[in-house]
Amino acid sequence: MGLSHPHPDELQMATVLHALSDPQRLRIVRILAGDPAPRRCGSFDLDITKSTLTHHFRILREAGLIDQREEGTARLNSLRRGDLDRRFPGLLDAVLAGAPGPVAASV
Amino acid sequence: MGLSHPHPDELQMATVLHALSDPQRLRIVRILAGDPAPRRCGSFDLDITKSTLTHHFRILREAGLIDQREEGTARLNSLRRGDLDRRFPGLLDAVLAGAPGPVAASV
DNA sequence: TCGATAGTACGACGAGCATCGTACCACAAA
DNA sequence: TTTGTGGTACGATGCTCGTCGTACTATCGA
Repeated sequence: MGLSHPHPDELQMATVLHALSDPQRLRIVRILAGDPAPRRCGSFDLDITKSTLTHHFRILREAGLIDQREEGTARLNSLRRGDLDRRFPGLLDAVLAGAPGPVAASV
Repeated sequence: MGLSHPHPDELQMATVLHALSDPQRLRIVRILAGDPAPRRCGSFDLDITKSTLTHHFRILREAGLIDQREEGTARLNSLRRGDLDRRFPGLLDAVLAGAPGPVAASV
């Protein structure tokens, strides 16, 4: 069975914001936004174990932020940009534009 | 001593998103955004106790979302719209524009 | 068939959170 | 001075979260 993804109309602002409020997940979303090509879960360089990765990807998927498609033994992740932009216009852009750290990001 | 507020340059995206990811706090922010006049903590009609309210206001203040100014026995809250907009352009607008619930918000 | 690779499932642990109740403080009005 | 009001402080409780390790499944390639 295909992983359950929330319908675009069911996305909750609070849930989306919560999914984005973790630094690791924020990083994942940034990476996905930086390159439109779907990515394998393992292709994100995040100093955490595989099980923790799986956990974060599930949170992102269940919040409606990413789409996970099974492809052989891998799982391809992509941002649900269209759905997000339709439901919460400007939100993703604002989050992605936000400086990753303290204002020193301009270094 | 005056309540400690984070400097505009120190606002963290993840912290701000976390502060906004609670339904009660989201409601508080919406109310503050709907009326520019500073509001007393007690003037929000949120079915929670006083101590819980205090807790939420502290989270919002420490994340840099609101400004709390002491005025006699009361505490006046206002949105730090300018600081937020400068640091994370478009974020607040996108969050406030977001439907409060499932898409039925268009009722 | 054997081994490597990609990822999940489950259980555990420590930390933090949302909530409450009670006690308390500061100020204002009677 | 007494009473009421607006809010904090502190402790408790139950839940969720982020993280890990180990065990497992499924697929692909040699």
